[in-house]
Amino acid sequence: MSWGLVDVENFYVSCERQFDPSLDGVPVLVLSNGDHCAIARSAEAKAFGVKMGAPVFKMRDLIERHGFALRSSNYELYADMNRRFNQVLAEHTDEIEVYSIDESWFRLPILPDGTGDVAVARQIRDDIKRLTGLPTRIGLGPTRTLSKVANGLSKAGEKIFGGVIDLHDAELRRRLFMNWPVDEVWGIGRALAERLRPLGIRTTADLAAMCPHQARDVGTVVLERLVRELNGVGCDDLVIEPEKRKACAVTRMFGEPVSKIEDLREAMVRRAARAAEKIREQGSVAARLIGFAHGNGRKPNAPSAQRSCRLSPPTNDSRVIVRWASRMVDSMWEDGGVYTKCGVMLEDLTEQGREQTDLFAAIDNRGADLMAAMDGLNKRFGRDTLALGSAGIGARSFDTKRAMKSPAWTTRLDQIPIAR
DNA sequence: TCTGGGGTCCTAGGACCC
DNA sequence: TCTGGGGTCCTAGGACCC
Repeated sequence: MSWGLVDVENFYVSCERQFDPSLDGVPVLVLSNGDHCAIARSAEAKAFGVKMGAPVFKMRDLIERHGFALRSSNYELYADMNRRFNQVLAEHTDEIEVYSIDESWFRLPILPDGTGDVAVARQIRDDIKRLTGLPTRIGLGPTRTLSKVANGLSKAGEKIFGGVIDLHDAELRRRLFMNWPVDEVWGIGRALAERLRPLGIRTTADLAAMCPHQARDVGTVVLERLVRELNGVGCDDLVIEPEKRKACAVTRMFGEPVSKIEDLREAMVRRAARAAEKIREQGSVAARLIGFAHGNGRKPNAPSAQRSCRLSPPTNDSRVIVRWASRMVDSMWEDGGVYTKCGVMLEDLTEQGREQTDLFAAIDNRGADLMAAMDGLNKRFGRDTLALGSAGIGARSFDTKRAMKSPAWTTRLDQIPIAR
């Protein structure tokens, strides 16, 4: 079987454009939580040199002068569009691994001549465009890594290759890899690229030519596998049924900086409650809670603290988790500190019912019905219909700002677009 | 004035065991 | 003056990804 990777061009921007034609042809940015940074850019915006993660406040002039359109991120919409394009993909193959919000791996049979099925890949691309409106690119190859590289190359050579590249041919790989920078390869970040440079490894061809054992010395077993994969030796399998998450984080910047302990506590409690809710969704309990709060790290003397504790027996009860998170606030708080962000992480997740018990404390399931009732109400009537008292009520100044969010066009009856 | 959020995997080193 | 050998488990931190 051949590996394939399909990814959507500028996914968030493309989603926004499906329902708002005024965004066509103008530079568009989709912003991070709190509307601080650009996390997706249209081709027009990239042409102006806007980098991934660029802070909005540094681009005010540019945005104004060239009529940029800005949108807050709308994950409800993006998740639904993700579901839609995977549904189209599923009409062509059963072997699909949903890898991220904008890309999926899949497998297709190899043709008798040993190449990937470019014709089917083109058909997938056309169908996704026709049925969801989303523009995609596809890479094919004998290994996961090669299909990923193929995908990256097809982005760069869109005009030549028509959005699909097949890297089964070793000669084609040799030619393309000579001019493909090593840091473009999936798995080579800044640190590894830095370590490879003194060894004279600058292109993907150089990396592919590396001895796997040396690769392990320079990096870890991950780099060794990467080198093998570049040479067509598969070191990875398709994961159709994803495992449950092993950790769950809820961390956010504040809309307005916080300088009162009650506010920090309330923010912390909200995040802790949300994290507990998230792990209940996947039927897990957590054995470890981490909480942190800090100010602007770019300023001297900004407060910064982190605490962790074990939850024994493991739990997903909001009341327990919130109580610990609140206790952490007391021990972290610095008088006079200005805080800009806080969050919690639940780790060591295990399936509820299979958790390690505590010799001295019985597992108390009395809260389970209560939590289920709470989740049920919030699911039916909207988030925060029912919340813990310590989480406070209503919107607060420190809540994340999302001033430019588009409607949930595809998932809320009261927000569907009207055509005339 | 202002710089996101949420994951995974791997390794080294410490603590502990017999 | 001299102090083994071989394990496991846990944690923190680094690196990477989207």
